[in-house]
Amino acid sequence: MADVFQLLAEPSRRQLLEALRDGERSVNDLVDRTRMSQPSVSKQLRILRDSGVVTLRTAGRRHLYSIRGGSLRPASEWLSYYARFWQEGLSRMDEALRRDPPSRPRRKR
Amino acid sequence: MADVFQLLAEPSRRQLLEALRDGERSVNDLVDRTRMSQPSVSKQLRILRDSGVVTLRTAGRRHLYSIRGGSLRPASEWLSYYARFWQEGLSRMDEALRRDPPSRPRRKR
DNA sequence: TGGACATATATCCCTTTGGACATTCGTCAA
DNA sequence: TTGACGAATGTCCAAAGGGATATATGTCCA
Repeated sequence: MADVFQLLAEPSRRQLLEALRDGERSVNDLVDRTRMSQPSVSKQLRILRDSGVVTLRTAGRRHLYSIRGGSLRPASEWLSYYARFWQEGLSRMDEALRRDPPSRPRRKR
Repeated sequence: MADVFQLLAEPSRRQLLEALRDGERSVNDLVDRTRMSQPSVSKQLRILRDSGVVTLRTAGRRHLYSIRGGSLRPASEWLSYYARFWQEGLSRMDEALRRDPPSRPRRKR
């Protein structure tokens, strides 16, 4: 997972992953959904693919990308390690810390 | 959360957060636990602090840092959104499974 | 007060990397 | 075949950011 966070650090790549949440997308599709140029999309997809976050399926002249979420799992688990800090009382640190949005996740799997 | 992933992209900062998992640590403490120079530790702690991921408590000439995990929550939730991709088969050539998912409506664009 | 200790900041350097642009490669259809 | 289309690659460039080093700030203690 060493550099999964590195991948996610780039907003453009996160955008791409978000656009892929509903399933396979072609490159042009992704260009439309994001506001990136086609070469940029291809470039970032290349990086995501080399890292195993995304897979490519070729259909004629279309290149269909989809998510391989398993590669994100270690990062997710790394983060969830800090979940125990989410509700800590923080006695001394007063209510200024309560600026954190109390929103709750809609559903949990 | 825009740049929380940006923060986590840096291994040195992740190291620091890992070293802070068990609670408050002084800067020297962190220098020992990581293999970073003191200025580097201070520099990264500064960044983490400015981003609200970490808080500082001063005790004499010691500066004690601790985690504010709430700030990591949005990133964690963003990632957990992809949890549904974790159990996908992918045993053989994954393209076949992706082309015919068991219960997902077929999409045409 | 001096000086050791703890931490922060300032500056320089250097690598990385994302975007723009141009071009190339591959595929479809008439 | 040709030409339109979809996508990938190559090159250049500028900005961002981390590390090393040196120095400054602040605090304790004798």
